[in-house]
Amino acid sequence: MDIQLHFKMNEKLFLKDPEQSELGRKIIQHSILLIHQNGFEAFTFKKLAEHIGTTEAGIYRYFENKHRLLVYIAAWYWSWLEYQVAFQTHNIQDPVIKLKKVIKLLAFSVEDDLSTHHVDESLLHQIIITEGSKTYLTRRVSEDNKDRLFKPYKDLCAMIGNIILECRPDYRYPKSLASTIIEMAHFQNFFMNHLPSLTDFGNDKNELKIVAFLEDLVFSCIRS
Amino acid sequence: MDIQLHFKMNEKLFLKDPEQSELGRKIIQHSILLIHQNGFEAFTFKKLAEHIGTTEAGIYRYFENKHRLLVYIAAWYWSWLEYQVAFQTHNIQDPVIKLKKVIKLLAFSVEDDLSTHHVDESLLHQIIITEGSKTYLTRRVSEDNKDRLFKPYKDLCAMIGNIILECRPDYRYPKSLASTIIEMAHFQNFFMNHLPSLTDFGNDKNELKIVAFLEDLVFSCIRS
DNA sequence: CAGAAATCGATAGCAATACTATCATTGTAA
DNA sequence: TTACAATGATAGTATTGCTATCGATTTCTG
Repeated sequence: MDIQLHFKMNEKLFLKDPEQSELGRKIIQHSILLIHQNGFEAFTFKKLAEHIGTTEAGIYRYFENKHRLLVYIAAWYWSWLEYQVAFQTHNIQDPVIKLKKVIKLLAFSVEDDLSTHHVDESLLHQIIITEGSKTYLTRRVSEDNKDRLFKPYKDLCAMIGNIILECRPDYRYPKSLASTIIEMAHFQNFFMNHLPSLTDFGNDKNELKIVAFLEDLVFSCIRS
Repeated sequence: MDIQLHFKMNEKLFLKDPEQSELGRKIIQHSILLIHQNGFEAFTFKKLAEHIGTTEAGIYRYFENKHRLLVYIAAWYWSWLEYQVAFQTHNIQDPVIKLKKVIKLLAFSVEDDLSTHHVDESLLHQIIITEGSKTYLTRRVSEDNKDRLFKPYKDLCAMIGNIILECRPDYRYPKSLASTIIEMAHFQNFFMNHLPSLTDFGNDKNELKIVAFLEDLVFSCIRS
């Protein structure tokens, strides 16, 4: 089977759809490499252009600015993750098992998914850990939100919230608990690797421990 | 009583101690105003200088760059908050009551504390909600961490972790739970106001609800 | 009180960043 | 074959981030 995954992205995210051309796909691919390598702060369209062998102006034909590009790849990631969750929890009846599966998908550095050509999901996962919240922690959140740029993130959160409700229909904070485990899957990972004293996993730096923590957290809330 | 609070800040945070001069204090004061007004992205030393009637070079005598200035005011905030926690939980025996107090201190927009002259804690609280995580979500975390720039944050986290352990000595994730409630006190607030569908408080936008959520979360974990 | 040092204001300048505009070229579809 | 979309090439501008220098003034010190 050689299936290509494709997510139809919100058109406000780009000026010209990067999935529709070779250059566009290269932009995405090398953005991920460069942002992963040097961080979003140091990332510029000029460096990206040189890296791909095109020009700065060429990149600007696809994306308004580097922030939009970050929002684009984040949105792509959340879409991909929602798909993973839907796929991996399909046909599972027990919502508790579903929720455990979700936590693992959130917390583990994924292996590169072959069905998506030019995107390295494992690098993307690490980018989202470090840069993900910068997509919405801006003065323009509300505007961007009106343009539905964060829809994939919100959809994933809603999906997880619903699984929580399946586990316990009268739980009062399904959405907040969902956004908490999404964010904490990433933050605890970041802390573990860079500010270990903020976690209890500093010694072994093992993602399994994060999963254990999140499971304990979620099921304590649900069962209390 | 007219007591002035003063926190001795890590010397790596600045080039010249801003607490020691009129200009320095103005820099802090107006940084807070400007970052609150336009966000950290749009904040520049040039604008700050114009705003307080000095020159760009004048600001650079105090702070290496705007990121360091942000780390400075964040460190100041965490020191102030740790002091608040210590003060407000002093003489309380019951760790459960202590922990509830902590959650309120984390989640509520504080009133301006008169004992600190040039710092408006309420603005600062809102800045930390939006910009706080940008202090460490950089390529330089580890370096900055070595310079102990995040010590106040880590101290607060350790303090809260210890209260959690007082509540339940065998709880396995005191530090991770502590960092979770710190971060979530802020993120849920941000989500509530800007991406409400990620929370369960979108309708009333009431900070009390965040407190209720966090209390439910923490004590579920501790008591399960 | 004199001299030294610190502080600040003023100005200049530079390299990098963020972005826009124009025009020629090439490949492709009507 | 014409038309047009996509790219490459080049230029240019305003802003940002940062460093350097030079007096003038204030403050400290002996």
